[in-house]
Amino acid sequence: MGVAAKKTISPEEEPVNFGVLDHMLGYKLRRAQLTFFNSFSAACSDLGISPGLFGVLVVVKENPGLTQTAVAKALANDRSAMVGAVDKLEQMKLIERRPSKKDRRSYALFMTRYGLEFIEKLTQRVREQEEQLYKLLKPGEKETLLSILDRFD
Amino acid sequence: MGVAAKKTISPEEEPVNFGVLDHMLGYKLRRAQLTFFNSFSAACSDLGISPGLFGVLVVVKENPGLTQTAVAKALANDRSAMVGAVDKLEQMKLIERRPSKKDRRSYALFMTRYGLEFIEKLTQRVREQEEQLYKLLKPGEKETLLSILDRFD
DNA sequence: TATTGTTATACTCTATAACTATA
DNA sequence: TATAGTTATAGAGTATAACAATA
Repeated sequence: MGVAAKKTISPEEEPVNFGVLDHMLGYKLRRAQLTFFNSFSAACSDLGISPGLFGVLVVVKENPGLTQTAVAKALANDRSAMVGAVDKLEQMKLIERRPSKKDRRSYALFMTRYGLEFIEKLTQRVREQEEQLYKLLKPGEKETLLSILDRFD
Repeated sequence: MGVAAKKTISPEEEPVNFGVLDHMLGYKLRRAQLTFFNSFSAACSDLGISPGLFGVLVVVKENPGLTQTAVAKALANDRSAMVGAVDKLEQMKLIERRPSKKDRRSYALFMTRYGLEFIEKLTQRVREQEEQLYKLLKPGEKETLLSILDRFD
């Protein structure tokens, strides 16, 4: 993944007028999210972990024994997308599929011991990466932002 | 595009613990942006306009005569992605490529007369769609959000 | 040499439909 | 009948590299 694009204006270029985009939350959210996505990738892509895979790891760690479909629902993904994600995390020896005892159609997902160590270090890296971006915020703004964004969920 | 997924918990399901995700701006931005994206699509996909194409239209309208590369840079897209976008908008008779007089390598982009009418109605629809989501905000929160998000750009 | 538009390519993400085995 | 996991598939979106024309 490349470096986050800035809309800084070189001295010789005309400034660009963004019109209604400057007042549209949808557009601004997309730009900000891109910055966070690029920052995450720069920090974690060498480990083979994308933002989406990180979400799966966290949910499985916090909720041992959840089914694939339950994880997908929690993360607003489709069931079908979970297959590849769980395959990959299982190949990386981070999580395990165990046959559910209650329902033979489904698997229960668990972290491996190695997975627990891995996510500990990974979370630390993710935290440090986000801290860099939080430097752009004043005290309390992060909490303000989180509480507002939660309402759009 | 489907309907935005909610993480509302049905009575019979165990609540899911999101761990560190609950305090990560990157994750919350992605979820919120998904909500806006789905809302935009529900309102505008019948017109063949995606959020990305809307951005191109607005920038061309506000900055007549810009080159493809300049529009791409403004929107943090790659030049190569602009080709298809401009092709599509030109086929829809919304914008025009005119040979640049200063530089024979590049095109200058302009709205057509029809394009100007079109984007007027389109913007109205986009605005109404976002207003629905703004109902979740208290007075002043939209401006707060915009000013904070701008810093991550 | 560098840049514009372009093409080809590829990779990720996402969404849908259909199949199987279970419930 | 409905649901879980799976597969196949297709459409966006995005990124890179290379080429011809032009600067």
